[in-house]
Amino acid sequence: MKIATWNVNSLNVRLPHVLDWLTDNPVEVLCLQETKQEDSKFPYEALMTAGYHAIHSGQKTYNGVAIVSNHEMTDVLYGIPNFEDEQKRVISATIGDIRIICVYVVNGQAVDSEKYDYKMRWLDALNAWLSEELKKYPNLVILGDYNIAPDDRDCHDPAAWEGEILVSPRERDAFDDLLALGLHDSFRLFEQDGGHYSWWDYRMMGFRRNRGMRIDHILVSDALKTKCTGCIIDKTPRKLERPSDHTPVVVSLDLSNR
DNA sequence: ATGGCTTATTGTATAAGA
Repeated sequence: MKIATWNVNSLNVRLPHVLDWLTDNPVEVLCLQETKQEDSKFPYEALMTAGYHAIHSGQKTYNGVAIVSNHEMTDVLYGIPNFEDEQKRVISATIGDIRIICVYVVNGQAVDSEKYDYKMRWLDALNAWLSEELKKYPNLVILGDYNIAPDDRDCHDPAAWEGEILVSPRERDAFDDLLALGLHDSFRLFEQDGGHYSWWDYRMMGFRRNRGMRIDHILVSDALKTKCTGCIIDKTPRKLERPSDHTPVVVSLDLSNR
């Protein structure tokens, strides 16, 4: 089973890339972030024609998350329970016996900003909720745009970025606190080197110079860790005309022999 | 180099992303 995540930076603009990518990469599950559209604008029909079900939680201009799958989805949940949040950043569903949680973590803008405080409160709420979800759903995958580069290997220029948003110690601690719940960064199960990124700035020829960050992650629960057979970052769509600034991350699970 | 791109907006300059 292949499960992917992709921050598309407007699904309205990127739908052709998404459909083409699904044709080339027929994954069972694709989680999307930053759809930037209301549910009424979401391309359910185009995805249906391509053979995919979809669930979406969106809003105009900002945020918006979706799960696309060729399997039926059940027990759909929107947002983080008991956490008041007008921003559409979380959607969850069960596919087979796997619980999928698609997240678009707050960016935070700058470490001394109110948005950073919101990011930290948001991550606390996510952590508290997840600790309960993991008891309910041993087979759990939480994936999306975390807006955190877990360590210096995940940043093209750690010296220049020291203390900045995406790499600040409090953000990295919050990421480690998620792992401490019994989750694993699937990419790091297979690759220890730096220089592998999932986002590159549109400016300054960031992609061509590989000036990027690894901020999109697929975390798997203890029970699924042993089922992981690979995790790759697919840079292909970042080379297209008018790309998203993020590119897909794909995990492979071997769910036979269970 | 405190900018540089890209997206969206009851737009035509501004906000936000990361």
